[in-house]
Amino acid sequence: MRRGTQVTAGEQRRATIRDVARQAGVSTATVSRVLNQNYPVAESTRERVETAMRELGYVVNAHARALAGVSARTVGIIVNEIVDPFFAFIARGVEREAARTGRLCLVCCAQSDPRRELAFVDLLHEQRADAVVLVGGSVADRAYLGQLTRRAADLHAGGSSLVLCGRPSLGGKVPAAAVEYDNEGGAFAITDHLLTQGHERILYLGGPPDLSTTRDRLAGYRRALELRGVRPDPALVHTGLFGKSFGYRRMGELLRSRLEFTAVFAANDIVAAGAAQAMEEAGLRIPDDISLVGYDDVPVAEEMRPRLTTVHIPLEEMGRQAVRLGLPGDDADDEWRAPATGVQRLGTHIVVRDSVAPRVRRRTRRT
Amino acid sequence: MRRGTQVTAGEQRRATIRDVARQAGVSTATVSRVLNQNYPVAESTRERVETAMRELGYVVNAHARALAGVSARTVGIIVNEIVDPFFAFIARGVEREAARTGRLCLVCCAQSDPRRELAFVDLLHEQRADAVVLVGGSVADRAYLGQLTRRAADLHAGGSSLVLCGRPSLGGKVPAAAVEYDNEGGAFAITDHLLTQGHERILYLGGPPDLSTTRDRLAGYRRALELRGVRPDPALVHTGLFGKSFGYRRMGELLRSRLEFTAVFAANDIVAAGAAQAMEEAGLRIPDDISLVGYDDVPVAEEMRPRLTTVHIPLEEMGRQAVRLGLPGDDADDEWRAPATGVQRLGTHIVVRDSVAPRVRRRTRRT
DNA sequence: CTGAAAGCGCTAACAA
DNA sequence: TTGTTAGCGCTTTCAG
Repeated sequence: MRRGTQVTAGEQRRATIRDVARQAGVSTATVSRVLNQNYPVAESTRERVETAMRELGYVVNAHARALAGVSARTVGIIVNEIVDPFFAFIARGVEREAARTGRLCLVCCAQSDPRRELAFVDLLHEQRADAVVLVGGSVADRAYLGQLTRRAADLHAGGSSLVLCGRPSLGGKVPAAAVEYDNEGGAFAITDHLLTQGHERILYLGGPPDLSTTRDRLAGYRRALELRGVRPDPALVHTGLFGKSFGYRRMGELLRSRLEFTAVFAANDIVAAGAAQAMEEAGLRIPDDISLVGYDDVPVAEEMRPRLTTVHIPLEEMGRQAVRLGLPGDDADDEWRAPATGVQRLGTHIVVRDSVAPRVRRRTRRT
Repeated sequence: MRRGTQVTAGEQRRATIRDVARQAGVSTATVSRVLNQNYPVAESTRERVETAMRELGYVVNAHARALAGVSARTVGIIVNEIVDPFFAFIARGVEREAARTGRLCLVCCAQSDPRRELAFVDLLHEQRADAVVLVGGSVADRAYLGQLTRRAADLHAGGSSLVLCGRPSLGGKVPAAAVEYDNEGGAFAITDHLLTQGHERILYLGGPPDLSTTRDRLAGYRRALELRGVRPDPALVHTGLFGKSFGYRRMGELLRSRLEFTAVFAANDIVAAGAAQAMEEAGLRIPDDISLVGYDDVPVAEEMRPRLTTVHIPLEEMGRQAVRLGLPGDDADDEWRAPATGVQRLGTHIVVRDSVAPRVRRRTRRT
């Protein structure tokens, strides 16, 4: 602080509640009351105060307010990457629901780095966010999960809460809510869709192998295969990354290899877009030569030609639910503490478009 | 506050700096010093303090810190819609640059409502954000601009700053920085590209007519036309909205009308995607029957078939620059006040892909 | 290298 | 209906 230091010309100081009080000839308590509209204030007084505020260009200090005991009225959200539509749509749900309850949204991009993720949780805790929503699949690393569990407890102990969104709950003992979607079921359904069309050699492409998202999708894929009596071939599983360039590169390599398959289940729509490009460049037609499906149902699925058959996830709704779970009932009694540990599960469903055709023959290899 | 109220079981209280101080047997000043690492502290003392912090699960309170005089270390950003890639990429730049300087990002979605926009500026001012970045085109409404100007001054007076990103500066006297891009130039270039291919009847489609973004793009469009001696035909200008459904609907109507044109300049890539769908459904081939260009160069341009020729904007870089302009030099002398009024202008360039072909004949109308 | 103490701007009990 | 006042948790002089 520069208190007591001599001040050079042009030094600015924001008007405080005291300046307003003095100017209006009232006490700070009264100013506070007109600010919060939570206690009766005489009409004439209110007007004088409002005039004073306007004249002084007074803007209430949210930090002082938060410190004085009311909540900060913010919610935090941690995503991997804000330009990725999967996260963007969830973020939109979070932002909308936050705004609806008069809250601001602190957005952090962890760029798929678990350490950064944890660091952001801490930062949001420092900010005393009413809730922190952690979005996207998680790795099953013990140490990481332990760290996260500790933070969930800390947050909870402080009257805030951690909400997992699109990843498995931390278990019943951990005070963290979770919004899940039927990831395995969606993967099952779309794999079955492929099987129904006669495809048996289905390549699974993309997604970090250690991510819960990938594990669940693979589980659904395998269950569908087994249910139809098709033995899963490990050689057909090519996990790696999410992202267009991964899909493009790996698909290209695979097309140049001797691996045989008639359909591709891309880990998400973006990977599918990359794969489609590789197929196109290899002179393969979708779905005539090869069928392709994705996951997430983000806008690109509609733009691709052929339009992509994929699995729809209620992304925005997940974001909304996440903040609902994370926030103590606003209207309810103040003393009420949210369940903290509730788990919401939303459904998924496949969206059939134009990228799948019945298998007519083995894929013809080109070299 | 519930101070002095009798407390029921399970009441939680977060550890404060005083708890830590007591536990470590030091003063709060010392704890603060190990927290901020800005003053020498004996190794042994530091260790005791750190142990205490860990044992108590201490998490510093950002509000108290902000109130005590240090900056809140946040930057605010106001976009129309976070799932729109135009905004998402700018937001990413803002977030990255903010994170780089150890700041958190408060994201607000104004949903194209100027009133909401102003309200968010106020909210961010209350939060004492180090800078508030206002993204996207603006309407030329006097009252609105006046409001904004007042807020720019207020923000500036309080040591923060308003940065306009992707919209025209408020003028030299207003203390607000701006990051612009060569919007008119990009529109000029791509229109000229079309003209060069022999197109003269070029439909301009989409974008709110009163938005600066639209005005600039139209200006470039008209300038290109005039330079080539083609008289602009007002009947060819069909502004409206950004958004796929607008592009789809209006394009459909126009194709069913008697309006003649051989090329379409969509106000942005999303509108282009909608228009393309309408053309496709009308049995028109791009670019053989009709040429199409967009603006922004967001990922969908690469996904469309044919891939869309469009204008590239350095979106992420704009976001980065915006926070650089808005933040006082971090390393520089503390007393330094940023120019506040600087205007950055970034270049744009066209990206030629596959959606434009030379005009070979008048468009054949189908009914 | 460390401690005491004065705020930062606001809210809310309590008293009037 | 209004004023007085005691903090909220932290940083930073100033004095050892």
